[in-house]
Amino acid sequence: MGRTPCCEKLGLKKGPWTPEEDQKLLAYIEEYGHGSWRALPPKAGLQRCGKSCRLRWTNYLRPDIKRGKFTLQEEQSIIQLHALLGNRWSAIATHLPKRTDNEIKNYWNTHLKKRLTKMGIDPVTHKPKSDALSSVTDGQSKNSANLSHMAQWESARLEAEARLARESKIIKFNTSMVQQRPNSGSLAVDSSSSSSAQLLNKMATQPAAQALCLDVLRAWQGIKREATSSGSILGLGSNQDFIESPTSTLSSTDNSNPFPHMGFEETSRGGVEFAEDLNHFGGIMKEECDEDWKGYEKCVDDVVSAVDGQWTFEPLKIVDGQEPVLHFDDGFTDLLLGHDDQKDQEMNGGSCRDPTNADLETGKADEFDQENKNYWNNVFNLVTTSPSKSHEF
DNA sequence: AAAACGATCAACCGCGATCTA
DNA sequence: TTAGATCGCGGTTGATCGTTT
Repeated sequence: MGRTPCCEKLGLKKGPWTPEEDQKLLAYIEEYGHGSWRALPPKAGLQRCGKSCRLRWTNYLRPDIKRGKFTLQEEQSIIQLHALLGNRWSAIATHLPKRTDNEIKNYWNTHLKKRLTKMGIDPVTHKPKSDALSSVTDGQSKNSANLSHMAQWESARLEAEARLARESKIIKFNTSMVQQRPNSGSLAVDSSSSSSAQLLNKMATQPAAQALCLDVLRAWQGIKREATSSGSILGLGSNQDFIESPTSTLSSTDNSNPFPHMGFEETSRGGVEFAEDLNHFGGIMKEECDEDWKGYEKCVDDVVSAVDGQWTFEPLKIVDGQEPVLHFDDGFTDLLLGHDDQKDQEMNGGSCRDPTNADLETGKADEFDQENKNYWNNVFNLVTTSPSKSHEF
């Protein structure tokens, strides 16, 4: 059976959109919403297929789109998220507010990919092209392994998010048992995206959905447990060094546990165990729920602000009381984004290359090592502190 | 001045996933 | 359960603009 075309090709316009078409589409969506994209064009008086309308809206006309030059922070985020997620542009876009996946993809292909290549870093693997470099230190190998581990985990997280989004539609029956919380509209929900924060928003407006956190929490718990047993995660050293993760913000060591009905319990290890109690979830009463929303909302706000705040992490605490803050050191930034031509010259004699035997003898290879370490350190830094991670749950 | 070339990015295409009747 | 409809994603194309020769 052949696939039917997305629209009747005959008579439908293709190519660049005219201002008149934009206006028609905007006016229609503003008044009626997009609803079914397939049904939209004739209603809006457009000779376009629904797919084309959707693309035009999501990539260009949507009011919450930020256009123009990418900031340094955005560039850093894209590079580091790409190291973690690969070409999953929509996932990356959820971490960059107001940027579309298409825009990010284009920017990667036209700018960032070239810069990494020029640096001698494989833009696909984010590893130095020289095996000699990647095996210089055991630590780096471990880091690579850990990054791979994190990538797998992130994939699991995204799948869990997708499942949550699906299941959230199924749990409507629960809303008949648990009343909608007051002021549920206090957190804006952007239905066009599905970031963790937005998912939290959806959950926040749908109390019964909290039970659906279980999968994500279990996933996180598995990672946490593994890290605890091995004594480290991402090569960061001891448990104490390990940022107490998003779960730490929910920890019973903090009296403001925003998920009191999720049954977090402090373990003998000092970590956080999740006491799964489905009966408890199933029996949430309205009064209890309303009371708990205060803490829950705070957590959601924290996560949202962390995402919107471009990697600031202020609302989130870590175990030793220090606030985790991303430090993009200038050297790394310059190296990664190609803003330091002089360094390029020094490193590569005008063009990027792998260290030669002469470099090894003169110590220049050390510079390569250091830059590569910096690169990976920043990737790991992002991974361990990213507000987008399901740690936050 | 104009042809050639390269960079950019909006838009299209095809496919897999999901929804729905 | 299944087939068709729809959506969303990632890869690719092609028009346009700026720069170089």
